[in-house]
Amino acid sequence: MLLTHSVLDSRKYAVLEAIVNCYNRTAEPVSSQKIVRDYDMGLSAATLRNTMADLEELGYLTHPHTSAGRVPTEQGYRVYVDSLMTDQKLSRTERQFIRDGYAASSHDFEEIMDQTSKILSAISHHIGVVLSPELHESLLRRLELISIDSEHILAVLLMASGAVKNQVVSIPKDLSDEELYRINRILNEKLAGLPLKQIRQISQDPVKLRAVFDQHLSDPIATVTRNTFALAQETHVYIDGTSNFFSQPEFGEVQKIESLFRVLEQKEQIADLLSSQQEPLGIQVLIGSENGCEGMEMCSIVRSSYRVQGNQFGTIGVIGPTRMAYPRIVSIVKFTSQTISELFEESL
Amino acid sequence: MLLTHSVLDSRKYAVLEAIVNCYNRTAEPVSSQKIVRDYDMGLSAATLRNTMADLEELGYLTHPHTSAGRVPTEQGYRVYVDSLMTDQKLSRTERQFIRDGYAASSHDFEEIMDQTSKILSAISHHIGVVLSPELHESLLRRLELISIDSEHILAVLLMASGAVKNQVVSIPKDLSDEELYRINRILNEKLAGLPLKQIRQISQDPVKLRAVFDQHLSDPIATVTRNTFALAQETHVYIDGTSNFFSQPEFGEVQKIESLFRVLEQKEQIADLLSSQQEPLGIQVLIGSENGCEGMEMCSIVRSSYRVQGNQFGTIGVIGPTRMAYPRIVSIVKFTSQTISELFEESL
DNA sequence: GTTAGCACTCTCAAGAATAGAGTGCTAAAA
DNA sequence: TTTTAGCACTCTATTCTTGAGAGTGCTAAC
Repeated sequence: MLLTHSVLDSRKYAVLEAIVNCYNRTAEPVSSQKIVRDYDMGLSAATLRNTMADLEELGYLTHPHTSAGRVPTEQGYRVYVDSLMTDQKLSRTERQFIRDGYAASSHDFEEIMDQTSKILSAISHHIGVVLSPELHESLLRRLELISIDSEHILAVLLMASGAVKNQVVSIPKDLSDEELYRINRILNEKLAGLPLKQIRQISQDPVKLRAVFDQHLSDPIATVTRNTFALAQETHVYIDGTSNFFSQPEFGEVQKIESLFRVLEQKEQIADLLSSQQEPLGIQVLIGSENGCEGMEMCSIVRSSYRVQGNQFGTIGVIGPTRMAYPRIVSIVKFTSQTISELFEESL
Repeated sequence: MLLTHSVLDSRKYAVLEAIVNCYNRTAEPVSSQKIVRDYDMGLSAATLRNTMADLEELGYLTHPHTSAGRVPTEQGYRVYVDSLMTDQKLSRTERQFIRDGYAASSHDFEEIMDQTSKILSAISHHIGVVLSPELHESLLRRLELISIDSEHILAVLLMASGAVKNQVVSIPKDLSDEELYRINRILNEKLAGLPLKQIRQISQDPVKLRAVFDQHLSDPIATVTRNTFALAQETHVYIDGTSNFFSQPEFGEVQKIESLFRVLEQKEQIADLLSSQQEPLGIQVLIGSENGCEGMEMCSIVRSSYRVQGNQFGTIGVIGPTRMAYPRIVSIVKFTSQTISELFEESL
C-alpha cells in the first residue's frame, strides 16, 4: 500500500509491514537477515539495516538491546493498523463457525451474550469480551410485579430487546394482592414502550408522575414506580478465554500475567475499558498503553459496538497481546458484531 | 493432642504438627534446626531428625532432595486435618466482616450468591466458590407467564428460596392473551408449592397431568407446562479471587498456574468438584489430588453445604494451595455457611 | 544509492568453583 | 535403651567465566 502523502516513503512502509508480520508470527525480534530470507524485497541486509535504523529514529521500531533484531513500537503498530494492513476475509469455515455458535443457543438474552464471548475467544484464541447494552436506552416492553412477601415484590422487566431484569422491590406494607395487580396493569398501560431512562426520570419527578398517571396516581403507585426503576445503571460483562494468555510467549513470567489477571477480575474496569470513547457501530483498535488501563499495557483491544435495537448499543471486543494478528482479529470482531446485530434484528 | 490409639506416638504427632505449621508459614522445607529454634520441644536436632526419618518412612513427610528439610505429604496433611489441628475461632472482626458483607447486599438471590464468593475470597485470600442450589429440589412459589411474541413467552419461576429463573418458552401459535392468562392462573393454582422435580415429572407424564389438572387440562396447558419445566438441571457457579493464586510462592512458574486456570474456566468442572460426594451440612476437606481433578493436584478444597430451604442445599467452598492454613479456612467456611443458611431462613 | 565486509556488542548456554544448608550415620553420653 | 554431639556427605543455589552465536553499525568500495 502506497501512501504518498505521508512522512514515510514506500520502502519504509514495506519494511515496517514486513517486520510487523514477521514479529507477529515468531514473537521474536526481527533481524535484517530474516527479512532478506523470508521476504523478496530485492534489497540487501545492509540496506534494510539502514532503513530499519531510520524507522527506529522515527519511533516505529525498537531494539531490546544492541545486537538484537527490531520490534515494532506501539506507534509502529498504529501505522500498521491505520494504513498498512489489508482486509483479511474470514474463510467460509470461520464464518460458519460463528453462525453455528448461535444456532445452538436459544432465544435467551443472557445465553446469547455468554455464547458470543465464547465464540470470540474460541475463534480468536484470545480473550473474548461482551458488554450487554445499557438498560437505560432500552425500551420497556412489559413489566410484571410478583408478590414475594408483605414487604417485597419481584419486578420483572422485559425489554424490547429480549433482555430481562429481575429486581426485588420494597413496597408499602399494606398493599393487597388486588391493589398490586391493579398497579401492575396501570404501570404497563402508562410506561410500556418508553425507554428506561425516561421512565426513571418520570419516577423521580412528582410533576412528571402526575402528568403521566393523571387521575390514576396514588401513593402506592408512586412508591412502587420509584423503587422499581431506581435500578443502578449496570451492564453485564461476559468474559471467556482468559487462559489463552498462558500460551503467549511474551507472558512467560508470572508477574506479567499476574497484573493482567488482576485487572480481568475487576469487571467494572473491563466494562470501562470496552465502552470508553466508543462510537456507535465503528470498529476500533486500541494498541498497548492506549487503553489507559494499568496492568494492561501489553495488551491490545479490538472492539466494536453492536446494535440491539433502535439506538441501543452494546460492545464486543477481543483482548490479546499487542502482538496480535490485527487483520484477522478485526475481521472476526467485525463479522461477529454484524452477526449479533442481525440476530437481534430478526428476533424483533 | 494425644491419640494413644493410633500408630503414631505423641512425639511423632507433635513433630508432624510443628512441621505442618512451620511449612504453612514459610512455604519452605522445614529443617530439624528450624524446629529446635522455633518450637520448644526439649529435643535436640539429631533426635528430631530421627523422628522425621520415621515420619517419612510412614509416608507423612517427604524430601525434595537429600539435603533439604521435610515437607508434609498429602497423607501428612490428612492426619493433620483429621486429628491434629485445633479449632481456630474467628476473631470478632472477621465475623463482623462476613456479616457486613451481606448487610450491603439486597434481597436479590444472585447478589447473595455473588457476594458470598467475594466474601470468601476476600477473607481467606484464596479462591471463593459458591454453587447455587439445584433448582430441582426447590419449591415453586409462583409462576408468571409473560407474552413475548406470537410464538414465545417468558416464564418467570419464583422459588420459595427467593431464586428466580427466567425461561423463554415456545408456545402454540394460536394462544390468545386471555388464554395465556387463564393458563397462568391454573398453573399457579395447581403447581405452586411443589418441588420443581415433581412438577417436571408431572409435566412429562400424561397420566399425572390428568390427575393434577383434572377437568382444566387442555392441549395448550399440557404444552406450556411441558416446555416451561423442561429446563436443564443447572447450578450456577460463582467464583472470585482467582488472582490470589499469583501470590502463592509455590505457583511461581507459569505452567503450574496455567493448568489451574484452565480448570477454573470450566465452570461445569468446578461445579462437579464442589458437589461430588457432598454430604448435607457437613464440612469437608479435600487435600491435593483427593479432589480427583486433573490440573488441580496442588490444590486443596474446603467446602460445606448450606441450607436454603427444606431439604434444599447449595455448596460453598474455598480453593487454595495444598499448603493452606486449614484451621482458619475451615472456620471461615463453617461460619460463612452458617451465616448464609440463617440469611435464607429469616428471609422466609 | 546500494552493498560487502568487518569490528563490535550483547545475549544465552554451559561449565566450574564456592558457599551453605541439611541430612544420615556413628559413637559416645545419659 | 534413648538421646545427643560430631562429622562426612550430598545436593542446591549463586557467581563467575568462557565461548558461541546473532545482529548491528560503520566504512569503504561498487
